[in-house]
Amino acid sequence: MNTRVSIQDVAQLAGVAVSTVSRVLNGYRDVSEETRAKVQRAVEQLGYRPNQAARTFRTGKTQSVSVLLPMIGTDFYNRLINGIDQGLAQRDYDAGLFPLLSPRRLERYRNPSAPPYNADGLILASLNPDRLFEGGKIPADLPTVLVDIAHPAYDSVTVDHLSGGYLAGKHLLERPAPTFVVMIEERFDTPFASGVFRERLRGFQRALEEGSVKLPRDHIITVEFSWDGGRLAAKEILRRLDGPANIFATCDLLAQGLIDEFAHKGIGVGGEVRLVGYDDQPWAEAYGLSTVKQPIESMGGLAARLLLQRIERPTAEVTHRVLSPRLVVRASSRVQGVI
Amino acid sequence: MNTRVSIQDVAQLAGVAVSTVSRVLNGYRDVSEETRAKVQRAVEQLGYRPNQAARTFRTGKTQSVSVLLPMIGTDFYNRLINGIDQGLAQRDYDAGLFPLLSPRRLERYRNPSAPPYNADGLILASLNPDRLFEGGKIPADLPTVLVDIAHPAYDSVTVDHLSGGYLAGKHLLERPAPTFVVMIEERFDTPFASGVFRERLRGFQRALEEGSVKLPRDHIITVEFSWDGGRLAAKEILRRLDGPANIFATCDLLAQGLIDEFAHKGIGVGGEVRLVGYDDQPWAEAYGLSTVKQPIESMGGLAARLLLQRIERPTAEVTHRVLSPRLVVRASSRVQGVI
DNA sequence: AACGATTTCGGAAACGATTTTGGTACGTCA
DNA sequence: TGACGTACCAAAATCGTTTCCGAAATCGTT
Repeated sequence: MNTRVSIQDVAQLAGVAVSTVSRVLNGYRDVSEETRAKVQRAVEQLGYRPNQAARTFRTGKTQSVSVLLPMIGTDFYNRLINGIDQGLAQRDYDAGLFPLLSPRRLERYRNPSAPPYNADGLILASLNPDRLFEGGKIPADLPTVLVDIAHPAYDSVTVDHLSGGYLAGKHLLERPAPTFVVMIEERFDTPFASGVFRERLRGFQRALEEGSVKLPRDHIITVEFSWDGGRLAAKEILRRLDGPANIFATCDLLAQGLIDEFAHKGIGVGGEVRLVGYDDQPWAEAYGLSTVKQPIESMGGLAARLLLQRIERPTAEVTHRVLSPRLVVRASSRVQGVI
Repeated sequence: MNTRVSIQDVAQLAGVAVSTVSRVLNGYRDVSEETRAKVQRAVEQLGYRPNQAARTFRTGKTQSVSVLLPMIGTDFYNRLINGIDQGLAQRDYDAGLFPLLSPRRLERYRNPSAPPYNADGLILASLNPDRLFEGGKIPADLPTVLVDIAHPAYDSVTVDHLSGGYLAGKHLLERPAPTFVVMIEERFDTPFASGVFRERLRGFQRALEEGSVKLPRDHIITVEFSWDGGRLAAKEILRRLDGPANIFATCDLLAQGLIDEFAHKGIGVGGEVRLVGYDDQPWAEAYGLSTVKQPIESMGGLAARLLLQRIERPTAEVTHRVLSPRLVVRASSRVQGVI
């Protein structure tokens, strides 16, 4: 049993005082290299590991933050978590992950004593506090940062989807053609309806308006968030026309479905049919998919740093950071004859 | 600030001793109804919430277990987690989720002081300790249960994939026809190569052997774990023959790709082509897909209960529980003329 | 009315770390 | 020489809770 050895034992073996061991453990100064080494040797010899519970009990700090998010496993959240991890690592903080995968979990997270709130801070990813909790009040009040969604009451880091959609619109406008947008059906009653897809559409529309191009209402095709949704959209578009087209898929997953279905019909995107996605998923480059790239890791990292700041100064003014996406032009939307 | 109010304050307001408050909080019986009510009123009035850190510091118990798993978001792990949650809820335990999504996280989890080991117990899902940790030794030694994988040194709950494959084989044998198996390519170097797919294949082969049916080596088609893998397999099979066929897809995801590709070629499964999947994913019923159903929730729940037992009696003998899958026959493999 | 048994409750120790306080020993510098 | 800074020690306070021990109150029985 490892947990039986305490700081006292280390002090005794090293022949120093408890306070000195504590100073060494926490990297304080006022300790000579010599005794530091002596203590460290004793630590290793005994296999001593500080009692985490005692530590957080005494200091009131857990050195961890909780991340509440709709799910894990998608490329977006993987990258976001990576960014958060990096942002926290600099100060030796850990991230606890709390995906809302079942109604039971959601219900438990409404309890102020639930595990997520047993941390120094909280990151809500893509989750709207107003929809998640009654009155928009987070059960336990602890430093909080929102990411991928904005709210006046909390710090937030988001991507400017308006400008993302705008970039896609401007780019597709380079060659006039019937234009389609493939949208995601966002259900309003779910806690994670952040509205990002509508933002992308709005930005796209703005670009078209500036070019005096009309986007008929029935050129906005709404489907499910899935590969199959993209496929269905492609079928729909093919039913409607058979010349050149410009297509904006509001996420890469849809774009993939579109590409696959087109390919199946013997139509390669990048010629007559130009396509722009959104996200820049890992496979996008291999597919030659033009897309709007979000700085997801940066978003996570920034959120983490913002949260650490707020933990230090809880009463500082609320800040909202908006990051800019970037258009990555690849084969799928290259205008003929232009490199 | 809520955290400032302690058990002392409650005791004072209620006019009792702290020990009495503690007894009320923990539901001990030697407290009169009267004082219990008095204390509870004080608790509510002050908005008191026990200091979790102090509690675990004193008791040495966190009332939580950690679940290490490859990922989250797939149907399998969602259901598994649900099962675990249910199994733990009975005794007011919580599950902390630790998906191995990045190499950085995996590396951190090799540290004995990492967050996952700050719990009363550990569940490893689909993860082989021998591959995950050097020497197969879990960094911190705490009560551990394996799920979806077996290991002589630890309690485990698994599904009998041999019998699952066998069931599929026996069923497909009912009508003789060229037979194919679509396999998953399991990479041996990854920590989560549990070998379940090879087990399923072996069971299937055993059934065929019993029926004296040969499964040529080149009728085992190995693809990636993806929808597209299933599609490719379907193409391969169609290239090879064009009469009746029996197909065993070692997971439903592959089966879905197969169904879609066949449908695309105008071939409905269930007639000439009979198909059995594995998993019974949510959409399987709507697709009419015959499949081998794993008792995933039961597996999670049993693992949780086993872990709670081991926490209570750490030195009890190691047990291995094997659950039986069940064949669900639907349209995709129904023999013509038979209901 | 006296007694032991039971119920109910209070007092205080204990958990393991951090941090503070007050002090010693030693070297350095003016 | 005296003042000062560095490196350490010993002891004690502290965090909030649980738990052991024993005392007081209540009860039932004789």
